[in-house]
Amino acid sequence: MTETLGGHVAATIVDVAREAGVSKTTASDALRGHGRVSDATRQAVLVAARNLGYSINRSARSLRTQTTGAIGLYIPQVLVRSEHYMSFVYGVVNEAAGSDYDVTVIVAGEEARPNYAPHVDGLVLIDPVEDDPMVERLTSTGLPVVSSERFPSGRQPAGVVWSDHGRYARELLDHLAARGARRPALIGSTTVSDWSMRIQGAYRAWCRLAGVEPVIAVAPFGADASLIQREAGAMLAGETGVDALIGAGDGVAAAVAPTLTAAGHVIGEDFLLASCVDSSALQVLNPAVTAIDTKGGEAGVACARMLFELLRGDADRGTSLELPLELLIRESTRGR
Amino acid sequence: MTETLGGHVAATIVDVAREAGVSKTTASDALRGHGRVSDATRQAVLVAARNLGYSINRSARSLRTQTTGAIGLYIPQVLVRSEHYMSFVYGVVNEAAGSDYDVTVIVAGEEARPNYAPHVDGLVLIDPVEDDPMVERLTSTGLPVVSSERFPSGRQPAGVVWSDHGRYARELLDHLAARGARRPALIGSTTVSDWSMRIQGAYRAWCRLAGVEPVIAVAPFGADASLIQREAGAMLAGETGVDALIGAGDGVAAAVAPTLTAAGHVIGEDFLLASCVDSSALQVLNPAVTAIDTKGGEAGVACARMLFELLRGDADRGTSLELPLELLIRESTRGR
DNA sequence: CTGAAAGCGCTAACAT
DNA sequence: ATGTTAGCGCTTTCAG
Repeated sequence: MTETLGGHVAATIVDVAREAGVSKTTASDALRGHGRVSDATRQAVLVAARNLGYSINRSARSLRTQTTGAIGLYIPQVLVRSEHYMSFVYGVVNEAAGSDYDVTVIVAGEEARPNYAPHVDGLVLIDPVEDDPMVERLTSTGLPVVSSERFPSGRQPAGVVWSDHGRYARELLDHLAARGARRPALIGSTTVSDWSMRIQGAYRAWCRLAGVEPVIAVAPFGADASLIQREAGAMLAGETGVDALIGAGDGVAAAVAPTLTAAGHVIGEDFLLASCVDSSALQVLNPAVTAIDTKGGEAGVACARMLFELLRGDADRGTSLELPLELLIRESTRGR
Repeated sequence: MTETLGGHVAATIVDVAREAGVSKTTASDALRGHGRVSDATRQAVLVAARNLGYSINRSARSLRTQTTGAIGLYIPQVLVRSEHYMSFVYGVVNEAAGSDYDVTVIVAGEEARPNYAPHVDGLVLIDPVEDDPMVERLTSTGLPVVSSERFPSGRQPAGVVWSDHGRYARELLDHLAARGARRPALIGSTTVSDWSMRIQGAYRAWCRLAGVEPVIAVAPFGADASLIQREAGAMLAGETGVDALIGAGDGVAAAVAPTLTAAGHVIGEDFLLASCVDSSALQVLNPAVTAIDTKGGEAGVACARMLFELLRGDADRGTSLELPLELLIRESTRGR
């Protein structure tokens, strides 16, 4: 029995064993549901544990088994403003709770710690970015890694949950064309992630096929509205005939909408507007903005689940899973 | 030396001690900067550790010291969509990294786990809500708790970081009145948190002083836009003379703006609109919406810092800290 | 089916 | 200023 900060004492497995009249080995086996013990003794142990309010000392288990009971979730700082990622975090944490794992959040600043090694059994990386030193550090720990979206470098982590963003970008462009747009522009992300690269690639390819000159501006993911507005303004001033705009990041469409209106456009009629990432703000804009639902929560769940399969040995290294997305058509691309 | 998943071996403190030609106690003391050891030996140990790529086995330390090196951060699920909380998470994690602590995220679903006891040294609770069973569970662990915002029940956790939301709501109402509003309405939150209670309290008190009848509707924090629109519509249909609206939650203003415009109002002129929580969406709405900056990141930093002070014994139980906010005036309350 | 004993890596108490 | 020893609570041999 050990004193806790609460002043009461925490029962150890020895206490449970004594209460149940068995050895601590048997108590341990019973608690973990090993087949070794008879049903009768297992029940006795379980009852004893409940009576004593026993809960396992994870440090002791960790030391013995060389596991931690936690997974790490790396979130690049740039993502603070995106609902996609907040939902992703929830997905991961919920799924982990179901498997009795804790989730430790890792953010970029931690690279400052000299030789920081996260105290976890595996890692989930969100949207790994080329040349992120923290991604480098984390992948070189040797821990199994599952990433949401592929590595732009093409490197293969133990598991990948990815979506075909290029395909949905094409679908969105086709939709714009069907609604009358002749010359869609793109405001991409400066971030070199698989996501941003594929969207830009799909956009250029679509333009080539459609025989139109691509019009691209870029802004950092999560950039201030004022910066986005400046980039968009410069882009539109330098081109003629642009009649639709796709924003890659989820803040772009909201940021440029007032600029477009101020320029005399009627969004959804003479000018179409859409986003490659949905957010609740886009639903309530007037007009509501067409967007690709990137399913943050589902992606988080899928990543965590895959990591647990890898940890249990139920999945092989190199596994990958495609998560389908959905194009949500709203008024901003109604057309005339 | 222990095999890691990476295939290479991890050095233990014994390896470091052997390499440096000292006992493992001395190695341990040197590594932790205890005054026991001479400068010369400390250097030798540090060099040995670096050479071997030593990093401490936290499970072993945990077992020995009865500490975990992690703090828990409880996030009620209802908050997914709010930037305030995402920033808060960042604040906590960054501050924790600086003190070499990990952050374990706890979400509501975990109460399903039979007798879940988080494996942490202390807890940060975001906006504790009356009757949340998880808050109950967590506060009864006996671990030191710091909450962002006070408990609505009046209970005193070990530490509190709070803001005077009532005062800023009053300031906002005075501002609306100065800009010509005669009858401001409130769309509050159904959540029984200190934050929502104080805003509603301040609103009612202000109305009493101003001699106007309060007009209140409520919606759950983070509710769908459609629900908010319905509530707002019903409220405005049932009252006459309402010429301003304050939304408590950060999604309210964006949700009702189109409804108001559709009803023939010109926001910022004949009808003023404001929010008690800022978000980037409100900045880019047209017109931009006046809001109270709730300083999520700073609150997170302050909570984590206070928790570490409590853990070190540098602060007393019952400490509290007021975090000042800021009213950001934008075009939606320009007035005629 | 169950028990006894060893030991994971670390730090604290007690030596010197 | 440093070393020796014990032991945190658990799981895993190895013996019955």
